[in-house]
Amino acid sequence: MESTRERLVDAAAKLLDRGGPAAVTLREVGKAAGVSHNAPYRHFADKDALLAAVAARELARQGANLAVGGGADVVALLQGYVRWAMRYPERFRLTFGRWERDDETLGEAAGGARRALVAAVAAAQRRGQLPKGDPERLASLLLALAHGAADLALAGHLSVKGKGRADPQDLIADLFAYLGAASGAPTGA
Amino acid sequence: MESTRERLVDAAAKLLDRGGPAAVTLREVGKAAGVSHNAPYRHFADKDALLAAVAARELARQGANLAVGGGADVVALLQGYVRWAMRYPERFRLTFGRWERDDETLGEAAGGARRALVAAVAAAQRRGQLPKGDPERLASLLLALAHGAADLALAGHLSVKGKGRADPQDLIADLFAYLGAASGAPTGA
DNA sequence: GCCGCGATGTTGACAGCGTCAACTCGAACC
DNA sequence: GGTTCGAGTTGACGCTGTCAACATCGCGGC
Repeated sequence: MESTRERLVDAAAKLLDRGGPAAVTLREVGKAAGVSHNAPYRHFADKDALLAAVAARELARQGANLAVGGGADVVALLQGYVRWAMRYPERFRLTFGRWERDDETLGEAAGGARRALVAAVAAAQRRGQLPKGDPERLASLLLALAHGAADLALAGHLSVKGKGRADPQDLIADLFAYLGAASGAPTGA
Repeated sequence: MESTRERLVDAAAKLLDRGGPAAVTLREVGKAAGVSHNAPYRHFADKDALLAAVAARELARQGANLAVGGGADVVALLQGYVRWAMRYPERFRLTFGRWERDDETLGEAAGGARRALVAAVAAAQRRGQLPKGDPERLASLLLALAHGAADLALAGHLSVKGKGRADPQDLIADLFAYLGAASGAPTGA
């Protein structure tokens, strides 16, 4: 048995990423979930809370994927991240966009996903695939590159003239090649 | 003498980055520019076109900054990029967000900014501060990291628990340290 | 047995938004 | 001097998020 709340979150998520000009509106979400345009207010404080729930669910899934493939190559994890971003652009933007709301479950999901990524980075360091140093910080570096590459690619800022075009996946591979060549820890901290 | 069009673009840009809940609405833009809520339609096809003009102006300024400091350190350029993003978050999001519209001036501004960055990267390569390789691709890598770091920092995804928090500027410094080690040259910054 | 009550859902309304249509007005042009 | 046209205005439309009031249903206490 699926609760109405789950149906609402699901409908909102599906509505997010269909290309058309159809924005995510409470009325459409309600219709897709088989309820009226005001039913969401029985489960969420406002529209942002509903979207935060969608983001939290997506973040939790990301974290679960990371945890399952924890032993896998970090390159593969990051490339999966980018692939997901390119496939579901709006979901990606929502999940990693600004969430001013101090949503409890959202923060928890984000923490879990981050912890899994850091663990994978630390494992790769132990294997010698990544230079030594604070794994938290290195994870931030890798995530920032993957995130920036995906975001720029989605916005069309990576391949401006068709010339010098770089796939986000290529940038990740490049970075890992450089990191593999670098042996020591970063200067400073 | 300032044209109404310029006043509209200016008003929209200023409205973008004041923290309040005041979204950028055509009515407010018009009021701030001293015209009615419908005057923008005499200068722009729709709201998105007005925002595209704001983005183009911002992008042109970024390109001009890059061209002026063309001889400067690439690290300083990227850190300036991040600093600007942190100071004007909404302007940053608009400028480097998705522009589906094939705005002529927007594409031109983007191309100019990119060319300046690539030139700076190539200069740094000649100086031995960056590893050899396609400067376009290396510029994409650097820009992707700076962009991702800024975006994640703005969204609060970099410092999840206050622990292991990394400033976007730190991530840029880290990357350059790794790249310097990879190129075999002494780390500069 | 039934009464009350909280959770859930509905309808109807409201202000604000982007946008369109019709009108006004002044300057420029032949 | 009449006309044409760009720039600006007012007013309206449909859509949106949100609020208030009403309806329904299940369940525990008396």
